[in-house]
Amino acid sequence: MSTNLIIESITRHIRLSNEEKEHFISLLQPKIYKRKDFILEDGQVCKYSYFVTAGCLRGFTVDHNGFEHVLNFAPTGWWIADMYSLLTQKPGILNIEALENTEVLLLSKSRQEKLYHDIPQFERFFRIITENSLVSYQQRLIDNLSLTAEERYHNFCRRYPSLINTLPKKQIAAYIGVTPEFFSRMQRQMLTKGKKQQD
Amino acid sequence: MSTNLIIESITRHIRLSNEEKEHFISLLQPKIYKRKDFILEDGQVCKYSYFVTAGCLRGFTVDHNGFEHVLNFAPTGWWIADMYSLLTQKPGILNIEALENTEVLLLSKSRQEKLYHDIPQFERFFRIITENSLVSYQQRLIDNLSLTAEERYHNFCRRYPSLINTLPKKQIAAYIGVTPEFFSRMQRQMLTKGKKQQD
DNA sequence: CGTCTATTTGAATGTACTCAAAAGCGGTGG
DNA sequence: CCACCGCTTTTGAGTACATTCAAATAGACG
Repeated sequence: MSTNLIIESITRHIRLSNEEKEHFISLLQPKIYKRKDFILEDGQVCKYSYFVTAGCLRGFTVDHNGFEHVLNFAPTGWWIADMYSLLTQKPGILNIEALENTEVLLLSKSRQEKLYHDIPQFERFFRIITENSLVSYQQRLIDNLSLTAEERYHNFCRRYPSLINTLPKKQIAAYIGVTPEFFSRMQRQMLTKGKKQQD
Repeated sequence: MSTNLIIESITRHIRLSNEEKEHFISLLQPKIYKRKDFILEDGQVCKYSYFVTAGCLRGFTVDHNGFEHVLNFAPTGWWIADMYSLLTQKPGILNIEALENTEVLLLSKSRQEKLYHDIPQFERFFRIITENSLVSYQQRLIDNLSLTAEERYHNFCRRYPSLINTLPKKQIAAYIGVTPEFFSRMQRQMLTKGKKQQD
């Protein structure tokens, strides 16, 4: 069953009866995207929270020079959405794209709200994961203000260990905030610096 | 009564009876800090959420070169805490300092949890403000990856209009992520560019 | 195989930084 | 009230990290 993962990740934070689990599952819609499919585009209103059960998505923006900046990756077991758009129901600035063939579970905003009403424990669950998410964006912001590109790369590796060798380097560069050219030179330097670990 | 502001800011999001309001108020401890006092220091465990009723605080980190980076300001009507430390109850990396004489209301972690239990509406309230906070840190991260220092300064002005003329420029520089020297040159340039607004 | 994209390399450039020093500003005590 | 002190802000000159643009190479996919 493809819903094991999501249930497991929820019950790490809150306790649910079997009926509650089933009710929750009944609100989800499974969906499959192919590599390079767009789950959400810049300017659209985000109507779902997405939970990745297999594959990988990325959330990114495009700046006024046409450069992409990666806000987050969502490998298996992660949630993703354009939070701004989802909360306000206004057009967002985030693009969400499949980096490979990816299976997701969709939870619509209206069903999520219904869920808060039906099973108040979910209010707590989403509060907790939002809190954790907040902390990591705060930390990433501090890192972008304090650390060198190389140190930010190491943080990327700690955060997304499964992606280090699967992701195009261009995407990693767009996440840590450097150009692909600079990222390439940086990696060469890291090798010659005696640190022969490829993370 | 110094609690009008906090009640008003809460009831913008959730509905409370008078008894609930009073119960909530009873959990708060007022406290006064003087300019330059530290509310929280790097390495301590954060035990409270702080709501500013007058004055202004700032949350900042110090990097391994001794440079300060401002995560957030908390003028009147804003909450502040070291979320990482508050959630995990481990030593944090944030310093919180009073930029002027400041009055705050303290809500201890244990009382906050009790509050979730006593008045589940507060679970919702803190979920909502955490969501909003998340969105703005995401946006700020994107801005740091996409925008010039000048554009980031304009965003600072939109976010903290009340602080533009009261805050030492050094603090603004540490928020937008440039050196005080560069910020000074930047402002001179902005004037000569014909944009004579001082925001 | 050929095409398209990703990655690497090179050379020149620029934005923001470092270090040093001067100028401004505010508060405190004599 | 003025003088001094400490801190902030500005200015100058040299520097470095990361970028831009261009081109070559390598990989992936149909």
